[in-house]
Amino acid sequence: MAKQLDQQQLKLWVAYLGAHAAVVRALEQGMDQDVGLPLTWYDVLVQLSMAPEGRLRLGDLAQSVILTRSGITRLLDRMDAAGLVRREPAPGDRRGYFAVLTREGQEMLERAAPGHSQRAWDSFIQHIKPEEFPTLQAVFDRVLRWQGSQQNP
Amino acid sequence: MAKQLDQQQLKLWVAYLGAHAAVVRALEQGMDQDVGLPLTWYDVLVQLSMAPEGRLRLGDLAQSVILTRSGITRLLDRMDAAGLVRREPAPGDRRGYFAVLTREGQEMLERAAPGHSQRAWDSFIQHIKPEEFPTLQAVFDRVLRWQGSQQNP
DNA sequence: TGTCAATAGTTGAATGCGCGATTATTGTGA
DNA sequence: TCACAATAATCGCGCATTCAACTATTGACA
Repeated sequence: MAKQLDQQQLKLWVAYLGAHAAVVRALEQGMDQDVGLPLTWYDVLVQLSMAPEGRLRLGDLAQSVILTRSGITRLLDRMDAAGLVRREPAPGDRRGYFAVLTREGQEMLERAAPGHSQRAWDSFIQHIKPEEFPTLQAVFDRVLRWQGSQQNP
Repeated sequence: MAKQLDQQQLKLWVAYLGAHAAVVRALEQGMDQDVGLPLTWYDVLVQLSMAPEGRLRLGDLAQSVILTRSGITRLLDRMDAAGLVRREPAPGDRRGYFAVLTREGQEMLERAAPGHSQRAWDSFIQHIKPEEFPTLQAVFDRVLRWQGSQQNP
């Protein structure tokens, strides 16, 4: 049960954390310099544009960008004030709202997306050889599946 | 030059970010429930214990835990108040300080480490097959090497 | 050796987030 | 159908972090 990490494992662990930190840092900086957008905002734009009917309940949106409900409330306040999203009352449930992209939000997304893809490529994807893709995908999938199964019972 | 991500790449990208978020969340929660320590504090303890002579200049420490100088200043204030670290004037440079573990800090580290290793194993390492290690290590190394080369002049 | 840019660390102001309590609404079991 | 638990979102508060400005000290060079 008690599992100590050996040298090889520890080394991989450190490289994994370091690589992620470096990648995210690069993405944040780039996004900011490119279109002056925080990465969190971009994530929201992406999630909304990918969602069925282009809208998400606030709670679902919070989950998909890894924020709490209170976090998403205030994030949307700011993005609303900036004109990128708006809240729509949810038909049939007067407690809740959908978040929806405004025209401006879509345009911002289109402006930001190419640079972001490019940076994702530069900072991470390009360093993976074609034959390495399946291995990585398999590992991350296993990690995610396990995490999902560990959730709240 | 302009590189759009294809389906396979995008899928891997999303899985990569998701897996990391899940892993870190698990580590944070576990550390908090286990010994009531924020992960940042644990990182500081580890870095100090691994450093040559068990001490680090504040600037170097900041770099190794990915914080700004001002961030490390206040973090050390808190950890000092909690009795886990202390500042020592740097001999030969009256501008600077070393951060050093106190006895209490070492004990806290020893108390926290086993659980942390266990959680790192549970949440990430155990999902990697022996034959997959070299691939992952190679990819992360390439990512890190490239990031390093992209640094400021 | 005197001046001035560079460096180490701290501080004030502002930002973004989480936690817990709160309000409004919906669902449920007796 | 009535009471009450569950759910959606917001709000007050506090914490941790960054940025920019500041102080103290060091190092470089004319």
